Amino acid sequence: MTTPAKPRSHPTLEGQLLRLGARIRDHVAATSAEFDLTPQQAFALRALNKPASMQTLAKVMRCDASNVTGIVDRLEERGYIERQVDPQDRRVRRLAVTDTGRAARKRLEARLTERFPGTAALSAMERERLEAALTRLLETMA
Amino acid sequence: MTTPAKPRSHPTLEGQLLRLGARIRDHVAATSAEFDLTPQQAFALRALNKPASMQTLAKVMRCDASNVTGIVDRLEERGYIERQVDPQDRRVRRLAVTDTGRAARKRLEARLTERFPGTAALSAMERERLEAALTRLLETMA
DNA sequence: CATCGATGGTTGACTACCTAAAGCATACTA
DNA sequence: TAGTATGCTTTAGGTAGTCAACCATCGATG
Repeated sequence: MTTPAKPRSHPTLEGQLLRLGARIRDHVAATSAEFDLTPQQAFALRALNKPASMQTLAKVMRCDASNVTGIVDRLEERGYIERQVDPQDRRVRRLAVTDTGRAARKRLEARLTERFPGTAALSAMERERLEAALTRLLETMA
Repeated sequence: MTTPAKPRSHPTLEGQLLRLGARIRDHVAATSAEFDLTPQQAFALRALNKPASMQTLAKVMRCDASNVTGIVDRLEERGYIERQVDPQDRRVRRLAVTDTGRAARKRLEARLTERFPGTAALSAMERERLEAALTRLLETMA
């Protein structure tokens, strides 16, 4: 075949961000797989840092509530989280991470940050600058 | 319900990058949807900037070749790309973007960059700094 | 040139996820 | 008490992910 066709790394800022996004996606997928989790399951487990309802979790995950049902089902089957009925409003399921879930969550979090590709190779100065720039960007993205 | 539980935006650099990744994912998904494309289809269309074989495309998309078959099928059904047999090696399918595909690809690319969330609000200086920092990061991630 | 191993691509089976629509239970309000 | 809204689940239909098996073609070797 001819030459490989990369997703066209434009020299533009946005092009870089899109490439970065793909890399991050890969990192998250690979790390989740280490824990036998899908990226969505990992995301949900991370998001349940504090207990939340299905609705809330759906909002955080930016997907439909009906979708969350299945993801939560699988996490529950593995014993990572529990569905509890909210006494205040019995329609609501309060999602709480179990002890095993908490342990997995912690290791997952560590893996995600410690093994993040590239960042370890940065100098203190470079990290600082990147962090500042990202803080600003995330601000404007809000 | 109690307070929403965000994916815990650690103040760490890696935490920021993970949050950014989620935002980028959303942007890509939303933009692809505007074109009635799934994110993967959009990714493939963008990647076919230059013609490529199934194998090559699979590598770029970091997924199995069997997976690419379906994605290419759907893009072909829409008339965005074409499968051509490579005369040098008749096992190989050369994937080429059609004229309509090229047009869609161009508009997609424009949408992805022009409407990238947040970047428009940055000052020239901020853009420059972010770009420099990202260039460095992408380098180390290689 | 006949065969054989390697390579490119597709297919099939299975799972996860995503949406939209319908359904069920519970809450709130008139 | 009736009526409406809300939280969650279910169903149906489609896309995408893996893995294993398969077919066609290539390239090398006897």
